[in-house]
Amino acid sequence: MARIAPLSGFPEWLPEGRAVESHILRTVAHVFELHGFVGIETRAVEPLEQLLSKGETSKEVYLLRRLQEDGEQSGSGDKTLGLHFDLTVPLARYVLENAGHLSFPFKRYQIQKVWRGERPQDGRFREFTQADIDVVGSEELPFHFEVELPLVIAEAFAALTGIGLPPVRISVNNRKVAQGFYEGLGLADVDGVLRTIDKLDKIGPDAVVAALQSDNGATEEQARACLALASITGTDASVAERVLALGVRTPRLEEGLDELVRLVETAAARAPGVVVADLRIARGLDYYTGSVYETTLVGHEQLGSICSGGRYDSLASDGSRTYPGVGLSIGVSRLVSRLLGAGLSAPSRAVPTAVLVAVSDEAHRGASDAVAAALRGRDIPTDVAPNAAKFGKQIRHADRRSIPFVWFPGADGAPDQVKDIRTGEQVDADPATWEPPVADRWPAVLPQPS
RNA sequence: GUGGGUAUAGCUCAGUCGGUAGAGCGCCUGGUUGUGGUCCAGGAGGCCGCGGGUUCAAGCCCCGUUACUCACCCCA
Repeated sequence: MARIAPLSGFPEWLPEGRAVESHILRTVAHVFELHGFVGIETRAVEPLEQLLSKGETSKEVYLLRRLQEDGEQSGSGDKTLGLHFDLTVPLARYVLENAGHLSFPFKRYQIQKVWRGERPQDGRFREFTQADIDVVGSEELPFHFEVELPLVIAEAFAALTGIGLPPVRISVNNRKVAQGFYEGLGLADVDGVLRTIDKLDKIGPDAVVAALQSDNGATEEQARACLALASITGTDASVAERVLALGVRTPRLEEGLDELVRLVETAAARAPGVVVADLRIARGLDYYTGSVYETTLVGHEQLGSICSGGRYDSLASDGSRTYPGVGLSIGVSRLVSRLLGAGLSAPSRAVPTAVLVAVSDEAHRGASDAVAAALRGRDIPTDVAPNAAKFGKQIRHADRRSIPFVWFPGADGAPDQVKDIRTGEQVDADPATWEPPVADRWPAVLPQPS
């Protein structure tokens, strides 16, 4: 029996899965850099006090503890360290710490593991990778960044459709719309209303109306207005018209609607069909101050959001200066787990190797090594057979790994030969000049039929 | 943290009324004279999650426990 069981919530992929993940990490980093974001890495730990300062107590924090700790100092001391549960809190700290060395607006991307002490489930992990982009301003951060960030993300996902990623939908809302509407309606418990509205998909409209009345002090009329607001979606100015038609009008609401419409209309022009205003999006609206984003894989909505974020008017503050920010974070592990679990994408082969050089017998291994060196010298990933088994075995070794070519060094002055084991075609070849087809040189990540 | 489900070969899973452990796939060997895949024949591989109980006898029944898993909570 398996005495070593997998640790739930700490995913580890097989080599093929890691190849898919690596491709995704390279692709999104490339798109981020195309847009001028610089990469940084922060330490895995922050002082616990720092981690909890945003009131993010819901995200259970893993604490760091030394085995040889003296008992009295352990526990809730000021210097208790916790593993970060996202990349935004570390960014805020990093910006304050390095403000004098950074130029603003500061555009950075950051791809790292984060940890949350939650109960794992399908697509929910306790250790997972996030790919995060943020723009941080000093004192000011123009609204147009709230338009550009989801478009960068849309471009990153678009770059992944070639590996079998389903289309994505980036749903957008705006804190000012929700808050302005509820305030105009006379509802004081804005955050409470948001939490209830967030359950719309799960408990349904009737239960939401009931909960708004019982939990959030709404009248039935107010509750129905909240529900009407939450039912509005769209990609153009009609969103604002339909909201205003509900009869509530406040400066904050109108400002929010203006932003929301600018966002979706710009997005409709630059990435048609991806970004949609959805006024039922409520998660995160309690701490974001402007735009909020949630991203789902079309056809996999049950998986939850694979990329979320929003704007903070005060991402960080040192007392004299305030740093607003806007950012989004891709849940890479969640994405990969679905891509692999649903069999949507896979690498063309399990190993980097394009050519396996056969070994006729151990006395002649040197000849095979020389062939491999020549091929590698020309950037062709090459391996040498692990033993001088019968050629059938050596071919099978390659076949198991989907290595496309097996190279047979010529004996007694005969020319070398290379065999394409997919077609069986075998031809004379010179390691100084032979080239594999471009598509075969390195493994590719491909969409899988189904 | 609260509920439900599951745990048998490397993997997916059967296992009847309690009676000495099974299949498919995979793996190894041979047929094949060093050129794979198909086919045929043979073979290896089990603390039946762990601990206790009932019984002449437990994979099966009972209690406990751990892990995994699904849902809630919450979130990427």
